[in-house]
Amino acid sequence: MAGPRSPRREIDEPPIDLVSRIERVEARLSPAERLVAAAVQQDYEAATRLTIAELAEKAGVSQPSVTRFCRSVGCASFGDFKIRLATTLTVAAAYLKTDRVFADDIGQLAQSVMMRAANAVRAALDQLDTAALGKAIDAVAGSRRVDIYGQGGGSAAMAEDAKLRLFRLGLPVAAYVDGHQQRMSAATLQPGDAVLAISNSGSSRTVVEAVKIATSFGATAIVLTRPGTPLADAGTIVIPMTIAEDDNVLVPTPSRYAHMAVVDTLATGVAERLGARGREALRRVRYTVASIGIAIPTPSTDPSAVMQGRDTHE
Amino acid sequence: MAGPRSPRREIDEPPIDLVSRIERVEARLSPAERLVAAAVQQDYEAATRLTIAELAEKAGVSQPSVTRFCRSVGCASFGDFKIRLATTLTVAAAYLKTDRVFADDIGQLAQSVMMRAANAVRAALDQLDTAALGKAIDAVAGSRRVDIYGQGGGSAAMAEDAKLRLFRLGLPVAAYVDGHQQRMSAATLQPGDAVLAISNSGSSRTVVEAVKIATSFGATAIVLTRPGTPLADAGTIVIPMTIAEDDNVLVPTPSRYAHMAVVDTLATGVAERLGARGREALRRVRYTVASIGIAIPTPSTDPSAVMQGRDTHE
DNA sequence: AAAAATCCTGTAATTAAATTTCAGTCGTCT
DNA sequence: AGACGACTGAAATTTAATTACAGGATTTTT
Repeated sequence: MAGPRSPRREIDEPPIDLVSRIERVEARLSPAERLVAAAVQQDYEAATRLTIAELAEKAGVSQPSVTRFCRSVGCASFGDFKIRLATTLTVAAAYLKTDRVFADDIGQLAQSVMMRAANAVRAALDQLDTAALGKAIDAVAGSRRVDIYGQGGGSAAMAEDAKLRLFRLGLPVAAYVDGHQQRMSAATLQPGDAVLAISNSGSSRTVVEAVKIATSFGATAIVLTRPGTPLADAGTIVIPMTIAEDDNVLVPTPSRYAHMAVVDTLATGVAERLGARGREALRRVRYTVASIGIAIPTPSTDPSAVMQGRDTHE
Repeated sequence: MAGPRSPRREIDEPPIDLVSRIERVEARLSPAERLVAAAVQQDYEAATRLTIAELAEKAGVSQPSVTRFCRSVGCASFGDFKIRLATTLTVAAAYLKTDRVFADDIGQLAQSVMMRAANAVRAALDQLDTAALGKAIDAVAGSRRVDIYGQGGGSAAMAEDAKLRLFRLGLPVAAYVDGHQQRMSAATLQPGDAVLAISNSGSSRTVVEAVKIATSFGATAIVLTRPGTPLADAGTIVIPMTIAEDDNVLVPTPSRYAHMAVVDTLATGVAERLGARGREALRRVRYTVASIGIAIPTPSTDPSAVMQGRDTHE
């Protein structure tokens, strides 16, 4: 019961976070493999103790299908799958192991929301294309000017945050969350400039257009978005990131955490790439902030002491 | 080469921490088993990937001796041993917090950054004052108008994000990241209005002043900050949150993740409190966003279908 | 001091488990 | 309509792990 139209999935690299990996590739799995995924998801803990025959029976498929499933999620063998799953579960448990047991509704709510957030971060780490991120770091570190585009509920604030992160490194950076401004700014870019576009859906029309304009003027477009989307197609350097959204419209999207984590990594990478220059710029920013009246823990005439201050970041 | 005088070890209960268990029973092991223990201890990580034959060869003993070793340390089988060892190692790794930033490898860098992010979220959950958050939810849900204040690197973008979260629920909300605007807006507040102030340091002078102005006009001030700070003292409802900052100035502060998680919880709580009203407002926002041209998965004249769309959030 | 007892250890056999091979089937494209 | 391509499970094969068993060593007992 299948056809040849599906392009057949490629071999994935070993997963860091098996749980999020399973969720992410689920759509690409064959029917039998999806049954295995469902059986595993029903009780992850149990899956680490089952044999291949038991899991096959539970899923209602043949044993080879289980092996094939393991390969599809990036594991070398069934045994490898079990080890990785056990590791993932332990990590998840360690991160969200709160000693507290929440009796009240608020606590339950918080646990649910924050678990989603932590999962998004783990998912980001699992699927991070480090090669692409490396290129992005190089591009930003070597650019004359950086424009950041983001739009809508999920990405506008992340674009602003990204701006601040790079601004602190002394880079000439601007963030645009408005379509017109994005396009106008994009038209002024040149080769040697960089664009950072953030969008979970990858289908924000204005952002896609602005990116296309930017690349047409020779700028390097770094896009952080879902692969296979218009935005991903338009970018020069694509950092693919697939974060599942919740059907419940009342729940804030967890993709923001993933995007922020990637941007933080990018910013840290750029900071190290810039080396002394970035360090000096950051020192100056902190020193200036301190001098205009934000309280700092240890007022001092020695700028390096200001730099050491823990709370000067806001 | 053995004698009958050893009292013979009893069956141990399943170990929680295999590494310490091995050390503890080592003295009671037989010579061949001790060789296995040494081989395992030489590289725990590798032991989780080795087969019984490989481990036997590495230890210089027979395969049954490996099985016997596993039983001696409290595991049911070699497979059980491997799973437990992997689990133990992961727990150990999770508690070994990487303060060091690895410059050489992008993956290491990402892992470091994202671990910090996940830890911040966990820390937020650990110390969350659910009673205070509950009061904050009530205050926001019952307020006529909400002002959000945040300033500087850490909190400005979070304030913007918080604005979007509440805006989607149909609340009249505004965010101010500038000191003058904060004070000006605060002076127009009345009883029945609410303020949400976000600051990790709790010492941003303009935010503290604006909060004081707001409360003097009768508004309810919700502050998300470190306890014992000027801002915490100025607030009506204090949600205490202490997130340690990194000494390394090049690393973005993880407190943003914690604040965003708390705000998400707050927004979700408000959404539930508002019930149908919030739902309807959110539906309208989404519908409007869709109708002005953002691509949506399933274009439809039925508003509820739009609401179901997964990617309309940006 | 010699014999018995006990237990440790490895070889070999057995059993269990996982993977590969292969053929059938179904859907899609030409 | 025919052919190709992919998915699936049955069966075979290979690999891995456990059990059974016997040799050998050391200490205790006689």
